[in-house]
Amino acid sequence: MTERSHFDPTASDPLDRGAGLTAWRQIADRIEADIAGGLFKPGEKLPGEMQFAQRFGVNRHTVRRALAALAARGLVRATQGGGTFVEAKPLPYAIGRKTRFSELMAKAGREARGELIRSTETIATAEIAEALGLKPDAAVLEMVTLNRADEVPISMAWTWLPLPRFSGIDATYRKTGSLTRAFARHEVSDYSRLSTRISARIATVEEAACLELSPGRVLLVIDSINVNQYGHRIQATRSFFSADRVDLVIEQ
Amino acid sequence: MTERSHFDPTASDPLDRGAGLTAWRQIADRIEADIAGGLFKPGEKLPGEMQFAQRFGVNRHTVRRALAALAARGLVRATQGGGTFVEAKPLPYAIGRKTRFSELMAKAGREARGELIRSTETIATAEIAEALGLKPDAAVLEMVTLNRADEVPISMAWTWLPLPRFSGIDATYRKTGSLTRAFARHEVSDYSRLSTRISARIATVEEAACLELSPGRVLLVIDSINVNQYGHRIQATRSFFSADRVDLVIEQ
DNA sequence: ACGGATTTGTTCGTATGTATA
DNA sequence: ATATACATACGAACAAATCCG
Repeated sequence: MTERSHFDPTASDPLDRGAGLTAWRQIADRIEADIAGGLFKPGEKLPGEMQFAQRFGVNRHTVRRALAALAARGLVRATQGGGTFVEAKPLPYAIGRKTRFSELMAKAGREARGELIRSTETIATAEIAEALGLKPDAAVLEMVTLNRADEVPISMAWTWLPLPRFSGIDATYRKTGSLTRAFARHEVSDYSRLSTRISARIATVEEAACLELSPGRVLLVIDSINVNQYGHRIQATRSFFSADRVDLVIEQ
Repeated sequence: MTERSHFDPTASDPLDRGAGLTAWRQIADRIEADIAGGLFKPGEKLPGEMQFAQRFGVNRHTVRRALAALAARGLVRATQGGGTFVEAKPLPYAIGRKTRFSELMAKAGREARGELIRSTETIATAEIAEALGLKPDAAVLEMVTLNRADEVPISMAWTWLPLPRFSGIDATYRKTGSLTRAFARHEVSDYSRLSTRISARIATVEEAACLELSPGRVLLVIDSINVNQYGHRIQATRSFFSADRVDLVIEQ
């Protein structure tokens, strides 16, 4: 264990040199253990690289290698000039028949806001048409949105809605910042999840930029189809969540 | 499009040199289009690197760069001495109250088999104890297993079971290759999912080796708690699926 | 609002051990 | 055995962003 008296972050804590493990790997493991053990708490600033270097008796580069490994796993996040911080625990995101982003965030004590990035009227692809139960080449409205909780980007979503049924809903969404409220103005009093499919992959540079992620991070991809109160398919969505910021909780 | 008569994989198919895109990027895009268009089917062996080089009029290294990009996205898989193969489409894996790995695979026309890699009697961590509703430091059996469908590794799982209730179930699992059958011999006639949590991250080298993945691929991580026919918690599990090989389908 | 101190990011160079061809 | 490549580790200096009095 890495027990130190009164938090001195520079107290000597030498590595096991000559063992099978490289120095940077041992350092990463020890810092991870300190985080897991609660010595460094989520949101907290870690000691500086020089302090770690002093503690473990290594060069600053070796500490940087270790911190880079932890950052690659989403455990910490470094900002130039600011410091290195322990990342917050992932937010539990419930996937149920009737989960609403805004309600979930409200329950977690966070403020939700949806931003319309782009909307275009287009022709449905074969996949989209099938998902919405439309004829091939039917007209659909494609909306790209970004959802934030307390200004932190949580998810990005591509949403397809049949036209002309939902013509103009993009303007309503832009005003209200919520799909639930936008639906309400288009005679959809209630809607629920018909199907859900989850996969995961590495974020592209564009996606990472949009979600304010460091490049190379993992995305959870959720494809879902929603139906209205009469069981008619009204919406197909593909959402992207940062796996570092969200855990999906299945309610069934 | 990349239309060629009668499959000649070396027929000249020059690139758009001098355009904004690099050569390897154009090659990657074309091979991807060929896969998407069905010219190269899942499981099929791609033409050799030299054949691609001849087709596009580039050096073999340029083709390798393109194939490496596709491999990094999980579209193809290169094996030394063997060739490069198109990866299979992800298998839909249903997450429901009572999903059984063996049944799912049988439904998909594949043969399932579970292999016990390691089992140890140990003390529950705080998390495991809470998940199983046990006192801290209670004794548990930890089993590490690998599930295959038609010999392809699909998932790896860490399973914790309370002791002494399930003492010896590891031996039964090793014999039967199925947790359902092993439970049956320990007076668990039925069990179902109490909670499910999904996250995703990059596979470690050990995990990648175990699942026969190329390093750096994405894992879906599923934490779940199972209860028996009386609602008692009998099992906590953390499963790892290759996101390239599996899509999770939520049944609710 | 300013400026210096702090902290991470980047790029040189050097040396060493290890695995590979 | 020799050569090559690669990862690891240390050192120094500077750039860039941030913090704080």
